[in-house]
Amino acid sequence: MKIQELSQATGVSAKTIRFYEESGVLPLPPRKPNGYREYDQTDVDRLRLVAGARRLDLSLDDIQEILAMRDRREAPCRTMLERLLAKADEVAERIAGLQDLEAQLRNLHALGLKFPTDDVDGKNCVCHLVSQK
Amino acid sequence: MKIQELSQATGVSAKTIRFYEESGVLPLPPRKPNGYREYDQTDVDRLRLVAGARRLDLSLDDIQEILAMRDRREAPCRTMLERLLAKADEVAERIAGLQDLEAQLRNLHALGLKFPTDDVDGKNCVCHLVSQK
DNA sequence: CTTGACATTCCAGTAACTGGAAGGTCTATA
DNA sequence: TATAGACCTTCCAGTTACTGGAATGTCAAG
Repeated sequence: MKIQELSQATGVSAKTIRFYEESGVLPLPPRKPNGYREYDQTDVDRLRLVAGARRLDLSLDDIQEILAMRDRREAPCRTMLERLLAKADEVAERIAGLQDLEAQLRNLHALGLKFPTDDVDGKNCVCHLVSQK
Repeated sequence: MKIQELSQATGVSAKTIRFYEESGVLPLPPRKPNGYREYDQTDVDRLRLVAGARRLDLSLDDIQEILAMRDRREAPCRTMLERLLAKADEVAERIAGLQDLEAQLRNLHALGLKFPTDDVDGKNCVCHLVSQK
């Protein structure tokens, strides 16, 4: 299986596959005599796990840790569950922060609409509202 | 005014001030005979605008564009208003994506709890659920 | 005269890719 | 046989907004 075929089978670009290899998430594959990388079904499975975990925005570090456990024949399930929960909490916090930000942005925008829009640098401008302290 | 004092007056670290200067957001300040940067009140005002806009997560590119308008004696208010609204919309989209992600994470976590946690690489593991396709 | 708190520059690293250049390989067709 | 194209390879650079650290210079106080 050539890199392009692995790419097709997983939806991960060849470029990214090489990057994952360099990052240590994927093992160095054997090479054909012409130097081409050669993959098999276990690589497809591994890369699908990586792609799935990335889609859930787990970090490559987390993913590598999970794969390393599996490579050592330890069950990574508990760790994976932990990371999913930690990530969910992290995302929830991020959402809260962004909701706050959106409110501020819309608030400033509404306030700014009440000012003239031709003030170069005086105090009657949204820009002044944006300035800190 | 030395860089540390500008930092105090704005809450922006000296390191970041130098970075802004290199990025072109802040102008090259005059130097004292010993080579130290010398700032005044206009720098405080400018940096406060930068800091306020960054707090709203506007990009340095957006900020630079707004400051460049002001430097050309054009009123940047309309542009600023545009950017605030565009940013608010962008943030709203990001929130929606993250809410979706959080739901997926919690869903997978709940499903995963029903599986044994000692499966090294078989199909009875959260890891299998995470794998794509 | 030394200590400590400043200042300077420059280099490297962060996260996870993506784009592009320069070159080698394989297959099919004219 | 020549060549076109679709692959493959490596390596370097850029993205965003900083942050840390090293090596060095300056200044004020005790």
